[in-house]
Amino acid sequence: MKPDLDSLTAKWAERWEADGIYRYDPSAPRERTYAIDTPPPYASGEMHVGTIFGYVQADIIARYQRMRGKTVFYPMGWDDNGLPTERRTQRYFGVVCDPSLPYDPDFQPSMQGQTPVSRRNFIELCERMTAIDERSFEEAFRAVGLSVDWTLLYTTIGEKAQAVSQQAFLDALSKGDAYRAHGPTLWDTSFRTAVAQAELQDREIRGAFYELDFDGIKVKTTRPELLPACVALVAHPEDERFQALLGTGVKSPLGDEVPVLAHRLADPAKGTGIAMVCTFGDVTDVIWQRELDLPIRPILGFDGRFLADTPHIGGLTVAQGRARIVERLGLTPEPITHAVKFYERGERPVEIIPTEQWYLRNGGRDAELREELQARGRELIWHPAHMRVRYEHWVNGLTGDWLVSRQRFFGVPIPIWYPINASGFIEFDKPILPNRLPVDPAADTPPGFDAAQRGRPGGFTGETDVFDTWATSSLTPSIAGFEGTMDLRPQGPEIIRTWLFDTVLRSHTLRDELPWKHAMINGWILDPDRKKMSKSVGNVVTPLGLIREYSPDAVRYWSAAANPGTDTAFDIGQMRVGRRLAMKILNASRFVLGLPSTVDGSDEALDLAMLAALSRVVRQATAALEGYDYATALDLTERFFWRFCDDYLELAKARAYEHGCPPAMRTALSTLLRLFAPMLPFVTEEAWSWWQEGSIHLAPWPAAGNGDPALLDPALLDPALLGLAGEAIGAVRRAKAAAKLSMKAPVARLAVTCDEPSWELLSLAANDLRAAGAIASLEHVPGDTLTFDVTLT
RNA sequence: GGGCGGUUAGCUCAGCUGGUCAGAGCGCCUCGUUUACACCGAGGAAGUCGGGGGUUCGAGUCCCUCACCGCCCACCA
Repeated sequence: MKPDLDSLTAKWAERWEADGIYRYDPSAPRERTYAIDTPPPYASGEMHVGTIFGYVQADIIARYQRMRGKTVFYPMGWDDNGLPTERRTQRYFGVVCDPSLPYDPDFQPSMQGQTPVSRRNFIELCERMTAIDERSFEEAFRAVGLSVDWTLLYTTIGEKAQAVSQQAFLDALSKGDAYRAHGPTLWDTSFRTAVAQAELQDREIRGAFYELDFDGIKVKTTRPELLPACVALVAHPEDERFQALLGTGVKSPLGDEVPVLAHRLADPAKGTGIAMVCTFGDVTDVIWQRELDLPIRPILGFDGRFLADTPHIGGLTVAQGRARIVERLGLTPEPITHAVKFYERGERPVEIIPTEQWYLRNGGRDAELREELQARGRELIWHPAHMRVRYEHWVNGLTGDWLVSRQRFFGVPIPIWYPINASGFIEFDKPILPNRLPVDPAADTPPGFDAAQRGRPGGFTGETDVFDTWATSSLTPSIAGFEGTMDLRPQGPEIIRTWLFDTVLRSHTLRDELPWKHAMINGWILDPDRKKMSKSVGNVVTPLGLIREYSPDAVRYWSAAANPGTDTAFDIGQMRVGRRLAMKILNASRFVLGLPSTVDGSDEALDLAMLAALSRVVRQATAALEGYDYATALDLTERFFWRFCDDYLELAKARAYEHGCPPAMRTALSTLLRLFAPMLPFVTEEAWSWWQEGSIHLAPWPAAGNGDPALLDPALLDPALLGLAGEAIGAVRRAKAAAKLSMKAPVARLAVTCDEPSWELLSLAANDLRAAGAIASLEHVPGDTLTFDVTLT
């Protein structure tokens, strides 16, 4: 029988699931538990290879810890709540949510167009959508051998997540960490929802400067359409050019009287040195409005159109309004390219619109909390360590509290109702809290009321906003169901400011503890040509395609070769190498196990030297894994494994055929398989199953003192013998290759020049060496420099 | 504008606290069907360690500086 890599995958994935070998044991004490806060991916569309990359790295740690005797809390979750799901649902089913419509229990999507549906219908379609996507993600994760305990599966839109999220919000509310406020809000006009600072990204777009004339004062702006919202001009207090104007008023080009004021943030070097303040054009306007106590003149509506009563441009879009103002004032565009803030999933720049929203305190306006969070960041152990600075910069750069309310549908509802007083006014400052969770205030009735009182004087109204998706996913430890500080958070670098920071924040404010001890940040996947991953590599670049073509162990090998934080090129070549290694492991195992195991098979010096060298590898690889340095562990193991095959097995082969397999050879095989097991779980399990009971993934990690007596004493014998004998056989091979002879060609004489101790050492393996090299005569030439002189016949 | 990481053989990358660190694999070339392995084995060629300064007896390894690549952050009138 020939080992067949491709039939292993399904076989072992099914067996592991059936045997439940990755089940978490909740009865184990904390010190024998290792808990991982797995990133719940957005299971939307086709999985990216980068996703597999990061998850495999976490899985290596999980498998290592399991072999160290820990029960591993290793859940999977699907982060399905939120805007991406809504967008996919709209496109896939051809619908759009209209909350004013009644629920239609028999609704069938037409799969095209934009059919308006009720909120409840829309949510049901979102749930159907996520179910489809999540199946394909689970298939890919199983195929690549993630050792998650699938019984712990959760979703961020699920009942448990909703209850946890709502409870955390209510706790924050009672502590004063959550509050409702009216103020300038970052707003995406296409999705018509508020967004948070963490969801912004800069994009370079083409725009233009326009020069406006305020009573002869030239002011440059990229947004002339906001002129009707202009409430002041601002110059730097020490800018001599505008000293005389400060405190006076000027007329805007539209005829409004605005004051000229001083503020330190006005930069004399920008534009003409004096800026117009509009409510609101950008974040600086917000600061100026607040700090200079300026009036707010809102002109832009939620839909991105100017309010009907806005002079000159009422009802127009931003772009139309700009064109109208430019035309009316006869402005000349001066084209520029500039960075503008976008909602990361949006298509138009964010606007700033005054609204009522819910906030969570995050240290953005509270130096004390900020310092506490910095302390948490220092307490956390980062892999690699330099990733901590991203966290620190983010915390220091926070400009306001965390806006958590979203005017969307497929999210966790904010669990609040408001009473309506006898005059019909909503009393926002007297929220009604739920007495059970989860609730949907838009559909459920609050305690003490009946459904008929909804929207009536003396009755109630339900909050219709939902939470920002991070407000829920920042609670993954609790949603997954783990109490206390976990061990590891593996994740990508791009979500340190969101997921990692938010989780630290919630854990700190709600439970006064760090959510996990370690954070392992994976690197980026780069295209072979250093660009973003693209189609250039072909359609094989789906994880399942790669797994099928190269085997899961091969894909894992590629992932395992990059340590945390290290960017990695997408490299088919590495997967080929991984596949070859997997194959070699099977073949070497088959060879060792196929040797006769006669009674007189006993260890000789070479065998013990090999074991001594392996013992050192075990220690080094273990130390590396303890430091989350799995790539080094793999490298050490792989390096030794090739020496084991090329030198040791070749040297010991003839003797083993004749006298049987030396015990050390089997010990080494057992050890090597276990060292490889976290990275290459399929082939190691296959080879293990040929001669061992139980799963290798539950076998003890090789280390002195846990089952490998031969490894107890690393000084059993000088490991140098393996190196010496390896060099000797190498010299013989070189000579044969140079003479273009077969490796089987006989050697008349091998003369070894070396000192006396080396010769004594080498002599211990003389028989093996003669047999492996077909050497007739082995001789010693005294000397200090090790050289080999090969005489071929 | 600030910060973080990177720049080592054609390619992908190791090289920790300075002195066997100039390495591995892929690719390439040559040879070889040896009773584990042709989804193979053996051997070989190949680099002034991004540029320039400096510290040191000695620097890919420390310091300064410049360039380029990637990323993060920024109050981008």
